[in-house]
Amino acid sequence: MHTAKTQRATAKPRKSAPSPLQAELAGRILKALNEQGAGTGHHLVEQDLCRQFGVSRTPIRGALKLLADQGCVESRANRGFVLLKPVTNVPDVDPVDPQDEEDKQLFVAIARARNSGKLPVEVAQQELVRLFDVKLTTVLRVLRQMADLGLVERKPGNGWSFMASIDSSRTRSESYGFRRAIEPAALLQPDFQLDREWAKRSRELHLAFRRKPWRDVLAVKFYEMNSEFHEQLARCSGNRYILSAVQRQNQLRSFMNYQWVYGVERVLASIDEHLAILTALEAGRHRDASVLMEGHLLASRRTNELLAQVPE
Amino acid sequence: MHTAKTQRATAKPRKSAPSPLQAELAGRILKALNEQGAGTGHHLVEQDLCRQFGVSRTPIRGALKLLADQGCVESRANRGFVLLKPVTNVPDVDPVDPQDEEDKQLFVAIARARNSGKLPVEVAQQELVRLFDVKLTTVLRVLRQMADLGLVERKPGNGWSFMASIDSSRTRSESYGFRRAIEPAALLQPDFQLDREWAKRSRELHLAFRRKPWRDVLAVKFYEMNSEFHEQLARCSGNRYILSAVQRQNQLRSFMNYQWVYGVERVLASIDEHLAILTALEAGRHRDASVLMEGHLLASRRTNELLAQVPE
DNA sequence: TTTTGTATTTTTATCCATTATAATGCAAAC
DNA sequence: GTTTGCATTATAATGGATAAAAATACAAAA
Repeated sequence: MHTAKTQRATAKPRKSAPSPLQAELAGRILKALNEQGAGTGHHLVEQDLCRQFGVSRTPIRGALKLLADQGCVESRANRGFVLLKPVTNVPDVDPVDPQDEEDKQLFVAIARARNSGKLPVEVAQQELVRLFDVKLTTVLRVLRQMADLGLVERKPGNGWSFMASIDSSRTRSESYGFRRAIEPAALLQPDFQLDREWAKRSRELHLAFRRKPWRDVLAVKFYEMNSEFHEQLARCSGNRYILSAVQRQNQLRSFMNYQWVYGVERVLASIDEHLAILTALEAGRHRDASVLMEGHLLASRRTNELLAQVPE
Repeated sequence: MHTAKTQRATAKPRKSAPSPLQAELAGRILKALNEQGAGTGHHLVEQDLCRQFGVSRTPIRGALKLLADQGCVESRANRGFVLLKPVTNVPDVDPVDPQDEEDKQLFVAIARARNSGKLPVEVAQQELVRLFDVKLTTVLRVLRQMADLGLVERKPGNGWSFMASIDSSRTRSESYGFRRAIEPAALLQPDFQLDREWAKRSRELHLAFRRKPWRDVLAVKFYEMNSEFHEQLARCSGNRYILSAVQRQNQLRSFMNYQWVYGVERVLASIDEHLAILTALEAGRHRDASVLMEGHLLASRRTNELLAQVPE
């Protein structure tokens, strides 16, 4: 794999690597510049960016320096940074926190090992450090996440024990049962407030997706659009507990996505169901939307169960 | 405060203080002895206790030594421990983990300080260490809990920021909105399985409670019975996500209980509602039980809102 | 006066050594 | 053979030093 690209300008080697926060900010700055349509020569005032992102000047300067290294902006002595050329294509894959990546890998590795029987039901955290050759803190973070998702439990004394079969149809069915209780209710919360801007964008995104010829590589994109859809609706509910419950479920699905694959037909049907829900909400028919949501979840569950019976 | 009692037998000072796990085990052993009606001279076999509680012999021995110090059991050379007299009154307040206690105190202290405006919306964890004179790890644990309950959020960069008003009617109303979605659904889960033994005990406990003349000191007891009731029903649902959501809500209420106080009438009504739910479930009328649960939550919410309008 | 560049302080993350605790192995007592 | 007592080993929690990063202060440039 040729990853030489990551360090674009070998001429200007950075003394200190940017922190994850700085990398994230660089991405967000680009996105903001793109959205506001900033042109060549646009002056990036540090203080403004600080306010915008709620951080101090230090990480902002780090982000700007990073963008300078990438050739997006230019530093002028005592006059700060200016935009070299309008931002056209915001990098689609926002820079992921390397730590998140490591966590996810370990999570999946542990889940796999457990499902295939390579790991016993009970295991010491120390054992995981040895088996997967990672730092203890990483193991602890991941175990906490798994515990949070109901996949594993701390034993009294030492060690952790896995719940009966991490990736069982049981886990899936409980997940659906839970979502079926929550997500239709989200749309009926008294403080529910549809973000109409978002709804419009989401509708377009769904339509665009529907037009594309289906390719397997789109699966990940579809998964992301799907999660985002459900999460945003939960956010509109104005109920933080509903939101965090939905986020948790999304996280569970994300960690297990190597198993949650759908067929084309279901994807298209899913898109239509999403669109119908949006339409109902835009018309203020929350009760209808809620019923549609329940139907949508039931349909998804059914497909998932069918697929689970014929594992690849 | 005379806390001399804590070390009953000054004649036999323990070399090493028992660990939290050992203290907990001591309590559970007593409870088990009580339930199985073990008589004087009952031989406590270490290996059996290990299996029963899922730990190794070391903490079990620590627990037994602790019980020996308290005069409950006696150690006989090379023959282990025997029960001195049948366990009659299991200490009602099971030994609480001192760490939990510390966490709870800090939690409440922070919530109070924030509600009274003594703490700003944004604060560094280090600042909390100074203000409340506790260890950093404690602060981090508590902040994690608060974040889990949607009361606080980590800022990008440094510091944490409180959500708008920790103990607002808003938090309460979101909590009820969430429970209303989940708890009635719990009773309709396909794998719902009523624990009939528990149901019987719970009914008796409720009835006993109903007969007692109301005193304010019973408030805590009522709160505990109430949480236990809702949590156990969630457990019977067979859905781990419902269970953990209900547990989370109970935790939120527990941390805020200095505000969630009820009047006598509501307590009695609540008991009756609980009993009606039990009756429906025992008769297999889950649909009815679910409707009753929804009514119960609505009634509780209403009372709570009324009380909130007239803060003491 | 606003903004940048730089230095300084404060906060947060990470690592490593130490200690506390739990798990295990084995011989002796029953 | 089963159970205990004790010693040993393994695991997990704790605390303190260090490094990384962010927040802040202030002088100089625009």
